[in-house]
Amino acid sequence: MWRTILLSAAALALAVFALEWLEYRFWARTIGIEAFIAIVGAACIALGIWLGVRLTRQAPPAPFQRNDAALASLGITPREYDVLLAMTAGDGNKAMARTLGVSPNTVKTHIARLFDKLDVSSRVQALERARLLRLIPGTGDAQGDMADSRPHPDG
Amino acid sequence: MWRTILLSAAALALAVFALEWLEYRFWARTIGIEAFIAIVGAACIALGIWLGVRLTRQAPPAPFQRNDAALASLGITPREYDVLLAMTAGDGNKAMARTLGVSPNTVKTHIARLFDKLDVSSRVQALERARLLRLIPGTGDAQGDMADSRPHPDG
DNA sequence: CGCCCGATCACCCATTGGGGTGACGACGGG
DNA sequence: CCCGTCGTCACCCCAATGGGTGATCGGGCG
Repeated sequence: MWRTILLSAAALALAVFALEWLEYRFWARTIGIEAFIAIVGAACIALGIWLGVRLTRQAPPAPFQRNDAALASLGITPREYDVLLAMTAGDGNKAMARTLGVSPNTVKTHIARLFDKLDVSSRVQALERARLLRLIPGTGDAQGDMADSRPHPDG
Repeated sequence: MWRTILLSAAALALAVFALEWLEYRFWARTIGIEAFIAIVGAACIALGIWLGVRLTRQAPPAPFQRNDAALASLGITPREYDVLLAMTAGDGNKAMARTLGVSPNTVKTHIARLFDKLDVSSRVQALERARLLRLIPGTGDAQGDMADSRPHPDG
């Protein structure tokens, strides 16, 4: 960001020297000093727009940053957080246990603790609350032709 | 958007006339023509940056618009959609039945049909897919001090 | 009119999920 | 050293869920 600003300053200085190179006096006499300044102004405005666009398009695709404060505030342990992430896949306890390399009973225990700490009583509620607290990323970014990939053969 | 561009053109024209008003000749003789042009260029760059920033920040607050195409493509009926929305609350079938004013068995049937049409096998997966297809709004917009509202009295 | 479809409800059944309790090894701080 | 915490696992219990089948009723359409 600041790099871009410094770049703009450098570009401005360059433009001043470019004036000499362009022999502005010649152009000023040929097309008039006002027109010359107007052209310079237009060029600078274009440069500014480019800079402005460049400066503002950085944050939008925020890659999601976890709310560690809430995580600590709720006393959610790292392992419980792993289970929470695994829960987002919508799989059953058995599948989660396999992916985490533990017993289904352990997964159940972690989920029970999560429910207690998140103050909920179902997986859906837990995920909703976790998303609300920015513990896990929100879904639904990629889209497109998927809607047509299953033209509903049944009723 | 185009309004802004037209505004910029008007601003440029105004600037040209402003040159006269500023008696650029006086300033040009006082501080040198290069410096004067540089100042004008800087002002124009600032204007351009402002324009660029203004041009690029408009869309973000998209209030979510339902993907009726996908809805129809999957053959999801209005009632089934109601059930889908009720499912987002994370309540059980009994509670959903109460809010929808039908029998729990009916809710079960609708959910089974939804699972079939969405090609999933659990509530979490159904909601994830529904969000992916923009059938229901994504959660997690409002946030703030909620993270501190439960300073984890337990372990 | 007869048919199909959406909506509603009922029933059965096996699996899963939620809730509770107990236990054990490891690790770190008082 | 002892205690608390974390991670792991086991067991029980019961309600909820997922899956399947069948039935009724009303409305739209050929």
